[in-house]
Amino acid sequence: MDNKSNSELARLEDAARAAWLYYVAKNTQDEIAQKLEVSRQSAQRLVALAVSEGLIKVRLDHPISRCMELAEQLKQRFNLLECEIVPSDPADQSSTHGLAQTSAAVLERYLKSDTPKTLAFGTGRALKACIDELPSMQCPQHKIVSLLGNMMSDGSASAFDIVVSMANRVQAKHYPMPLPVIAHSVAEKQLLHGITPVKSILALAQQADATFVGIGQMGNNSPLMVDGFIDLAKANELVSDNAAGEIISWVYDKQGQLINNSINELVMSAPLQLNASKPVYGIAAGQSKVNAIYAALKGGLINSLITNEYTAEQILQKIK
Amino acid sequence: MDNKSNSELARLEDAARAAWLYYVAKNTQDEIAQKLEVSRQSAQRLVALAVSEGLIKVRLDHPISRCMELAEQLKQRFNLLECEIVPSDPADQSSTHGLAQTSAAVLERYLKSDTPKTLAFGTGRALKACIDELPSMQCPQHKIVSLLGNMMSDGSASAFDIVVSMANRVQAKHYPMPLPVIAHSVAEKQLLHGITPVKSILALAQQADATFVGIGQMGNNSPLMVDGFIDLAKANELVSDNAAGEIISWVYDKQGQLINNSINELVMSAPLQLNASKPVYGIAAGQSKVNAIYAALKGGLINSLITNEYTAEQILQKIK
DNA sequence: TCACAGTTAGAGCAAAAGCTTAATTAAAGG
DNA sequence: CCTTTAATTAAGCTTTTGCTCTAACTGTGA
Repeated sequence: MDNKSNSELARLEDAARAAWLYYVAKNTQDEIAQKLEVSRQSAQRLVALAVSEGLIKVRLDHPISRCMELAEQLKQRFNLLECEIVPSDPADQSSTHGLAQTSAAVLERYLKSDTPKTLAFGTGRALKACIDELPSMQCPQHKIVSLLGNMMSDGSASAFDIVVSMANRVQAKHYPMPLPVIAHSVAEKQLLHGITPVKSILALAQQADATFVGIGQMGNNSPLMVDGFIDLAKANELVSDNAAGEIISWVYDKQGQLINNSINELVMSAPLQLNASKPVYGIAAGQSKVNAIYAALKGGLINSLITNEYTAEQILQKIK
Repeated sequence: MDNKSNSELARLEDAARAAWLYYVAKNTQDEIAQKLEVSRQSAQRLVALAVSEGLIKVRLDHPISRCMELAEQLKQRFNLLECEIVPSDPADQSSTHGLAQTSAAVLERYLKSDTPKTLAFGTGRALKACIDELPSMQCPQHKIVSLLGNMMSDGSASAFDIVVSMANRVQAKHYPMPLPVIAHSVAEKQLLHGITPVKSILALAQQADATFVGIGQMGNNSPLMVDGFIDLAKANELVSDNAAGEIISWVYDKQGQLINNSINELVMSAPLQLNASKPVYGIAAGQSKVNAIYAALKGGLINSLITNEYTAEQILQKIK
């Protein structure tokens, strides 16, 4: 296995000494050079050798470290632009504690910008919690646009009107979409999409500098159904269609491919299309969301993710 | 226990992030500053904070690391000038493998000096092995002086004549002590110590720039007896006197205090007195030497130590 | 013995890190 | 609401580090 010569081993020994003096005893390379009686450059080379040989290992004793590792892995694996992992509560790994705060912090970064930004939003509890964490701000330079309708099929407003409440909080120009989430017919959908203000909203959404969406799971606890956008029959239909999840009401399968079914046919939401350089954040966490998030990542429906440690681990386990 | 405020925890979180980016992801502080959206000096402070809070831990995956740790502990505990710990062979922890090479390396450091040095030597197998590892050198500027007699009680030369063989190897001026190790009477001792050349040797020994001595254990494998300087009766007498060890034939107890007995009364060796800035190296390793080394350290009979990992661990365990 | 290939050490330089001071900004408290 | 205090930032400097280029050295084979 290790076929190192004697001199190589002696060199590694010196490297270990140098690395020890450098990292543990906090000597400078000059001091190491003196103590080991070599030139400063040699000391530097020894330290570098120790590092490259994997002799020294740095460990971060803080919950955050695991998170950043997970974020890095997810970024790599799914070619993400951004990824934020919130530490999970070890007592309740599925809780979304902290997710809102972190998402809000990300969001705030955009809002603090002086250059005008267009930010597009989906709906959902996660996003609602996120904007509730936002501080009051004055940012009239930005535009906040909705990606989907905010009306129930009976004409009432959606319980999670992200865009309006957010715009109130940050004093930004906003563009809600006064449409039903799901049209009653293809004809109605085409008609409504043909209205000029709707067209401009959809155009604005497409060129958003950043997009924030929730990710909905399927099954009997699907937000789509829980929030009354579809009925139980439709929900069951989706399950039998092998739907894995939903983003701004676009339903997709295990591979993250949009499904050809009645819902996707009638959905009024802006099309899900990714611009390579503009982040589309999926915000979601919890055991029930794992499959939906995983599929969305696989299909490239989102290119940035905010989730928690536990969920990130579950997603990464699916790959192996 | 930890009464950190919320903002302090958030700060530590940032510190952890910064440290992660710095140490794990190998970002520069500038990059970290950008990513965390703070100034470079804040990023610097965060990294420093993480370090000072003990968030980041560096581990050295090499046998040497343990050695340097042990050396550091021994230095601290016994206020040593120097301490070298040689890795132990895990298969044979008591073997003195490597001890000679390391000691020789230390010795060589003095010999390589251009400024004339006076080096004083005891006797023993460890020292003999050490000088056998020395390369041939030309260093006529140095003086090599013996700390104790090299004659057996029958007048024959000691088996371990360190000074002469060493001087041969490095071409240095040398001062052997042509005296018995132990005098037959106090009168003989005083007589011999009164001879002018002996006086000058003893004076030279006292001002040595570095001293190297072996450490002998007591009991039935005591070098003092094995090498024929004392007989079994004397050896047993020493044990009943609670002798713990012997350095250049000065016998001391568990506390490293010289014992008032017939041997110390008759010993011809140079007095054991430490100069605060001149190192006196004890060179010894192995299970049988642990007590003797420990006592010598406690009593301050030596102020520098060369031993191996196993022995160092045993010594440190005695403290706890 | 000498020349040659391959490696290794040393000089110098540019980048990064660490530190200090002054000025600005945010936060806490009256 | 204002004042005081603490923290943050920017600027500039020194030290430390990383890297590259050249010289020297080692060992090999003719």
